[in-house]
Amino acid sequence: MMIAQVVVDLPSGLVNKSFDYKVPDSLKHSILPGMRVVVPFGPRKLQGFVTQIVLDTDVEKLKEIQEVLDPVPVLTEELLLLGQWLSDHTLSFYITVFQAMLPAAMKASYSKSFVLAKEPAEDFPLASLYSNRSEVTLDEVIQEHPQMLAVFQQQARAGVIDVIYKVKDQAVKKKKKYVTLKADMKAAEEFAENLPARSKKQKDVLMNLVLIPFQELQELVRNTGANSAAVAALEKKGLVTIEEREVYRDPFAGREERKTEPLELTDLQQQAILPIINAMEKNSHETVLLHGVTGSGKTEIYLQSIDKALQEGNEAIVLVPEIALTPQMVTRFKGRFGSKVAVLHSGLSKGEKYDEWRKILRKEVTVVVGARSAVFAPFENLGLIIIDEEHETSYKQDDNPRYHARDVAIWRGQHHSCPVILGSATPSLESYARAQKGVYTLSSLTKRVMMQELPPVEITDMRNELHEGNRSMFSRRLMEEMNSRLERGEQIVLFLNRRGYSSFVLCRDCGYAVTCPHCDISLTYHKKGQQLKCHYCGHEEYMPSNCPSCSSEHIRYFGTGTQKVEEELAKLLPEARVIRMDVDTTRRKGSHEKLLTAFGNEEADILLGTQMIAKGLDFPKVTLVGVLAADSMLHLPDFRASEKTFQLLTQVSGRAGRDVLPGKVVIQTYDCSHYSIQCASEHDYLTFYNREMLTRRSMQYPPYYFLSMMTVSSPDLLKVVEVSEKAAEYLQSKLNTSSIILGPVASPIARLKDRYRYQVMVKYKNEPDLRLYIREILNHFQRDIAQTQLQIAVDMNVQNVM
DNA sequence: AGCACGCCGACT
DNA sequence: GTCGGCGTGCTC
Repeated sequence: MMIAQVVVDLPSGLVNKSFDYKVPDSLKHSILPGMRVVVPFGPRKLQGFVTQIVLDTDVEKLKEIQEVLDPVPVLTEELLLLGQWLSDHTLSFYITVFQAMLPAAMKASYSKSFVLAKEPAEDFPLASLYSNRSEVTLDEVIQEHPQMLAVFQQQARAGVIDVIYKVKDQAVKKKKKYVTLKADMKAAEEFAENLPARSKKQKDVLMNLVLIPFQELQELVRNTGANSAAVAALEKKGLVTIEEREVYRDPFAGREERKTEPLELTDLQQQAILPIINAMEKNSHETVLLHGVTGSGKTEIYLQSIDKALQEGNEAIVLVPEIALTPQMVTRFKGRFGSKVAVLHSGLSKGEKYDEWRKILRKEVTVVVGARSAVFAPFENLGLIIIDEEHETSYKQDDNPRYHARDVAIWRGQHHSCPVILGSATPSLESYARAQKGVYTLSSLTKRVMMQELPPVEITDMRNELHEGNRSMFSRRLMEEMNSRLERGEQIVLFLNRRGYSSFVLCRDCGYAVTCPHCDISLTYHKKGQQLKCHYCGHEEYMPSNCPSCSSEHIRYFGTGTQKVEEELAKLLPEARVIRMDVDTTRRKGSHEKLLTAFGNEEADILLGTQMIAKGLDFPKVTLVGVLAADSMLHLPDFRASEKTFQLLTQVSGRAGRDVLPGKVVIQTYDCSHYSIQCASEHDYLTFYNREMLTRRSMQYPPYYFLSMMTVSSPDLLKVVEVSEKAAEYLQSKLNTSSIILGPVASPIARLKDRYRYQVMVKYKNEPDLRLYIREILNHFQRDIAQTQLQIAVDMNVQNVM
């Protein structure tokens, strides 16, 4: 007998295994591991993934696979294997991992409805609802007749109506209709002549088809001014055929990429690319850390490495941080590899992502450029994986499965015996340490390609400015520099790590700070609409005119956000044209691109923005970069704060003087002696690395120790405390004495979306069974997790301690 | 996640 | 004596 092992679509510890189903004869020849299926599960139907086909089972009462959803496996054998590893590694459910590997469109949606089971009796209480149909959906009942729900359930129990469950595949292929002229030209013309005068439209359509015998229906209708009924009439008469064809949604429609040729590599680049080429030629896995200063030509190395992989008949994946996945970036890859490139990023609609992904599955492309999840691209002959800006925290997913794209990339690199390139101007300490230990191969690019110098960086001490009576948010140096750029018609990038108008609202009389009612976080004032917003849960309220605590009128906002800077700029430099870029101005699809294009066309003098302008921007006229508050993230309760500050300052600085005009950077700070800021100003990665490694060692943090974290959360504070304490105690009893257990303590954000949060951190060097112990804890609290609002989030490799 | 099964309290 | 509350356990 043919048995399919299926992982069903329920993210629960209780069903985190495969279930056996009989494969009916009708599906015997089409079913394969890695396909999605619909299976009966209890009284319901669920989507599932076939993980294996076997011939035998111990299970007695087998049900049958109901339907196979895919013509070919959507998870390759490799991805099934990777899924197994990843779920063990991250302690996530198999189903969660599989779903993370596929475009969201392939996730099923479920519905339930009530159908008449037999001719209802005269006093059937739902007669009015079933008057002209035999099916009522549960959704409709809940939304329009909630009080009737009990009646439906009662009638179902009585057997008058049946409950049916449906699984809907959201992966819908877009189709378009095409019209072909069937008759030969002469016959068509003749026929057109003989049509009665009132069939003028049909005649027009025919004549048009004589000119262009194969057309998209929509276009034909547009060309002739006819409607589709006229075309349908011709089809009926046998003169034309109308057929539906599957088409890809094209997010880049109408965009022409100019073909670019490989550039001559500099000597430095030649050397840097060597280990990559060597690994490819030897057909062996190697992780190469490409450490190249900003503007050193890493991208050209990527392009030529990809080219090499393609020449050998292999495929390549390029990962780029979400915010750097700009049209500029995409153009560079499409320019070199044309239609062989698929692009996967969050700006695409579900359908567009699905289509891009299918191009990969069907082997219509050989290069994928995308954000984190593109690391799962279903290629089968991978020759190269590139992770650009490898230090970026966005490569770590911060909900389940909590995987790091770097780990997945290296797993796949080993599986395919191909190199993985980690590229960065500011490698993560983890990666650089591994390179130093010889686990990765280090490849360095120490000079910019055009031999421009890295821009000089000036640090201005904002405490001094204050002492000397400058109360504005711009130091005098920065003002001078800005003025000189404006005079010369050059451009300026201003960076501020905070959106909104100001960071918190405080009562001067009683010290009350307005916080979010759902999170332990102060609200940010947004001038537009006079609103206070929570940047964590989205809560909004109006700015109070009196202190909610003491009714004083002296309630004011403090701190600085992008909106406020924009307003200051308008006052101080009224002639300057400013573009502001933050989540608030780029929320609409395509607005990101529009603003950047405008800046590139020199429609503005100053680009003011948050994180999102820190990377990848390459505008030749930008000669000044100002960082308004360099230490704003330095004092966050995060052991990576120094590293993040250094990375950010270095990245931002790299935006200046990328072309012939020399650049300059001004960093404003209240803490100018801090090594992150000092080293960034001197473009000195290595000194920073050595200094920070000392701290990490003495504080017992990564890369010297592994760091795992368990976050317990629930609306019930007592439950949170109880569970986290028990978990910590259990770990304490099991782990080595050399391992360090911190907590339980309240999380840095102690309440988020009405849930209290406690965390237990484990720092360890060697705990081979840690996953086992944590799994036991999860099992132990499984009932609470399933039945109450309790959640236990486990992160086996924490990036973000917040 | 849902749903059925099963054992206790308040009703016709 | 029955309807229905939700604690418990299972789904191939």
